[in-house]
Amino acid sequence: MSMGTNIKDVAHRAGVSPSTVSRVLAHNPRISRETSERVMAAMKDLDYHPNAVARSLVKKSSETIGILIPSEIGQFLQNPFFPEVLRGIANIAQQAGYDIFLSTALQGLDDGERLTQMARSKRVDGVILMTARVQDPLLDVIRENGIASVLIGRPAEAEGVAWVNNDNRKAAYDVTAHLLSLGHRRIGFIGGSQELIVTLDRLAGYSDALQEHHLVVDPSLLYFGAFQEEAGCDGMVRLLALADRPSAVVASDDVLAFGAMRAAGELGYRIPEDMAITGFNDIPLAKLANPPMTTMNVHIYELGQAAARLLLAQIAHPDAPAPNQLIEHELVVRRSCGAWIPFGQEIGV
Amino acid sequence: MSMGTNIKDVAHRAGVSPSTVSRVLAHNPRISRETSERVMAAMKDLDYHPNAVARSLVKKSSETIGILIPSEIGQFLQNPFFPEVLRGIANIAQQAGYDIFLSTALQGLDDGERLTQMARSKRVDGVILMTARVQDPLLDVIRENGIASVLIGRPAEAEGVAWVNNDNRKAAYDVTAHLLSLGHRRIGFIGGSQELIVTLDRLAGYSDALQEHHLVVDPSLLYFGAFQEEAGCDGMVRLLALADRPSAVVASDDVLAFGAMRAAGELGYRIPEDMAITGFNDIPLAKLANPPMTTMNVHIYELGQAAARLLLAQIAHPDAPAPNQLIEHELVVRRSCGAWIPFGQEIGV
DNA sequence: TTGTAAGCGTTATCAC
DNA sequence: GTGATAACGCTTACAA
Repeated sequence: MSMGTNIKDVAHRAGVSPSTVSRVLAHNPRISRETSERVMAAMKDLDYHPNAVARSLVKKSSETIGILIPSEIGQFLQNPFFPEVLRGIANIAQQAGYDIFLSTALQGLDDGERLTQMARSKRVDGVILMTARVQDPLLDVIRENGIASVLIGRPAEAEGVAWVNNDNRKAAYDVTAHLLSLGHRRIGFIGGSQELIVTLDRLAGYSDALQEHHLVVDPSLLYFGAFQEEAGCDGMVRLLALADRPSAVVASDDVLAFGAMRAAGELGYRIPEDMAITGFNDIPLAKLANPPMTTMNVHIYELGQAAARLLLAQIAHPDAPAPNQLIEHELVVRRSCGAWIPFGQEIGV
Repeated sequence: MSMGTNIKDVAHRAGVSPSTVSRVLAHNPRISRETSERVMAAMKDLDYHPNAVARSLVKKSSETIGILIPSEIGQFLQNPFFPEVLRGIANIAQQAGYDIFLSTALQGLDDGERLTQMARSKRVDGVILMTARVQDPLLDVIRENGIASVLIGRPAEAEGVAWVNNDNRKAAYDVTAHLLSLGHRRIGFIGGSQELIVTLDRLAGYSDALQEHHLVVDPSLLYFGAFQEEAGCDGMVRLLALADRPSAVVASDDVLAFGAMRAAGELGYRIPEDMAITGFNDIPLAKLANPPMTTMNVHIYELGQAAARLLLAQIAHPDAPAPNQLIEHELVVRRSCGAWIPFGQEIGV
């Protein structure tokens, strides 16, 4: 049983000093081939595994990327957005030899406190943040503490913080413009919380497109809720109850769009004939919905990759100016918006 | 700027010794109310945050649960199974004040090495493993090193290792029996890798049901691949090419079932009229498929919760006998199997 | 090329 | 109640 073997034991068995073992571990070139082999043999004999905690303590770095999940973890993990960003992050992390740390503990603390804890506790070298709020206090926490970090989503004022994002305004403009081009004139909007910048940006894009067609934004056509199916349902029910109901709805998330589709279906409306619906994200489900959903592919995986890359860059050069990056978007036209597309010829599938 | 504040700085400012500060941090009852307040004030003044790494070094515990994701991380994260177990794990971890660590680094190393690294490096107090293979070398690693750990899935020989699982044999029996009860007599089976115990268990259940009906298992009706949509496709294509093709297929994973459905659809077969299909897991997508998919709900979230609970128990009592737990399953009958169900009255929705 | 020794920031064991 | 002091397991000047 070799549970408690440490660098001293190895040193002793190989007949060298601990520092030599450490150097072998670090592939220090000026260790003689022979000693190196003897040390490696000793490590194997004793089934030695270096203690990463002790190492981070002295190196002041843990080779670990932290991910700050919004406080309602359960809710957040239910959105298919998450595994996909995570996949992108994991891909880059893996290449760089970094692990991933999810802060789930510390319930009750606000996100700012959780962020500080994570970074200051030295368990992670940097943090990826998953939501950008209007007037986000996290931004100050980042700046004041000089925490290496990248936001997924545009911060309200970007000064000094790194971020990756889509051009959400343009993307929402594109979706809305597509619906307008199909002849729709009364178009509803179902979005997430108005606290979130992504919601405001997409609303702005929707509004841009309407204005370009000399249409006014009718507040009764707007609905905001959580990023959950129920909110999509509720929104659609509200919109359908209007005396002058819309003929199409832009949802700012596929999950919302699904809720909306379900509500419309259950109330007896056909999609897209009676109600056209579009989503955002192009989650795997979107393609398989009935009817298949028109949605904006925002390349979540790439978003995750980019976030991880920028974070690693920040960690490597803490004093470089905070970088940022826009990820392409791409409208995927399927049937839920009423544009008939021959099977197998969908755009962007 | 208070980036490098440590316990000594706080002690100095509060006019006490580091040990006192440490005691305040630990809510040690025999610190006087007055000193305690002075120390807390100093901590606030200096914006002090304890260094978790240093703490784990001495406490030999990190209050962190490790998750060992199979080597092909990207692939694995694409299966909707993952976020759902993770959600369950995170839920329990959060309640217990534990964080979560995903080992993504160390590519190139085999899983055994990754497991040892994670546990021995002391960055986690215990590990949840995500796949149980036949003759899994990880089991020996666990036993030899006394690593607190829980397998999700039944190990081939469970001696000394904790696990949570479904009764996969019974579950597969139930699905297959349902198809038999609908009159199907030639039933195919599409499974994941035969290296995985879950595959063998489900195959056994399928086989049980056939034998109960005095049917023989025809090897040409069996197909095994990866847990990816393509494998489901390939399997279905193979089965459809048979001179004596099946009228129904049991897939051992919803993702496989989706691939199978897609292939059948593209080749011009109607589901369920020409081909009945059932899946496993009841991922969110299943309900929304076209037609909605009959599948075995294995309560993934509860699986994750149970795994986390057992792991925490192991961490707390390392010498207690390794516990295990079976999670209920529940057949969700929808349309893909051909049992007609009035809309809104599906079983188990 | 290798060894010695001083940290890294905590907690734990003694004292007082 | 509180303070020295010695770990925890590793890295890294600085010596040799």
